[in-house]
Amino acid sequence: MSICLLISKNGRHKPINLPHLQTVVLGRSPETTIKDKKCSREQVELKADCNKGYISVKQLGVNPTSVDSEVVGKGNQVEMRSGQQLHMVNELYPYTVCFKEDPSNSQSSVGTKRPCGPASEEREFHREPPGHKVPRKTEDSTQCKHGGSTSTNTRPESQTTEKTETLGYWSQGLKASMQDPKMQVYKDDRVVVIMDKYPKAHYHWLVLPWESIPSLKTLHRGHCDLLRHMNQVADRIVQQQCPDAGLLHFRQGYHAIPSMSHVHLHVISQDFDSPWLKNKKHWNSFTTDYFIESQEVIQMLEKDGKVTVKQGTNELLKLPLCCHVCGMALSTIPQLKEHLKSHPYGRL
DNA sequence: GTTCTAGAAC
DNA sequence: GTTCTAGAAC
Repeated sequence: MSICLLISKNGRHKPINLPHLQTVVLGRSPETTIKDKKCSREQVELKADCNKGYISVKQLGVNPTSVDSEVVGKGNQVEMRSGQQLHMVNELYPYTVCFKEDPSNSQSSVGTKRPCGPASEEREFHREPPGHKVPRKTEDSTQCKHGGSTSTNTRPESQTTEKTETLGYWSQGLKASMQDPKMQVYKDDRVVVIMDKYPKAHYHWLVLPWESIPSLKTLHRGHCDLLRHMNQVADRIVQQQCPDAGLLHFRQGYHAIPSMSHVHLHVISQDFDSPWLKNKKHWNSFTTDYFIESQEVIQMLEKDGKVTVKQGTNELLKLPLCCHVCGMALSTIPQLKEHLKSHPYGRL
């Protein structure tokens, strides 16, 4: 049998044991060292299933508890797995969850089932490399050696590592691509530009910082300059690489909840003429508010010091298909593609 | 992120 | 019958 530990990411206190299938209520208390009045004394109800490798998280308090960036909502319950991040309240007091073999019970493995959830969970569980189960700062440098001359890991890499375990190894693909000279279109001391491997339009580049920034939520005010630089580089790439840059409309922005780890700025022409654009998720990720303009991200950082993704953003991916230029509704992807031929430059 | 495929929609 | 989508698996 495994045991489950809830680990304070900023080391506020020692890990809290969550016994198998036992309800544990946490909140403002000496146990968590949280004194913030916004945090209820009974903020969350947690129940670990050590066999299946997840914990149920129920928000009891009024103020938002979140798992990754998604707010749970009072009375609601979500599952949280190894690698995901729980914020006790108001995006504060981060925790991760860790399942590991009970050291006091090692002999019981004979005749005792391993974690036995669905196949994918089993794989994810076993993929977790030893030593990464409890994120530690000393392990930062073992991750992802960047090719740039200024590879400055200013944040613990644990978030990146955990994301791998949640989403699979494929989610780390950009880290390899950005290092691959064959993919690189441009690089300087701060950023690299690569072609999107599966472009969703005639022109589709990704601008990535050498600095390891796992996601939008890792960004802080100090990144504003870097993001402005990414924008300038993107502008330059468009001018250099696109002969009809004057006619063709481009947008630069970030996916609110990207699948791939490592912050990347999409630079994409608005023709959306591509065999790789295949489904509703592809379309809506570039044509709804799921796509956050780069300028908007920078403004958020300047104003609030962080990037906030609105609740329900994931639902935008399920919206009906709608032309990004004229707003016409189309019922299928093939019909949409046919319609797009009437807007070859992505503008009216 | 993509691929694969069952089954819904036509 | 074919086309298309959506969800699981990776």
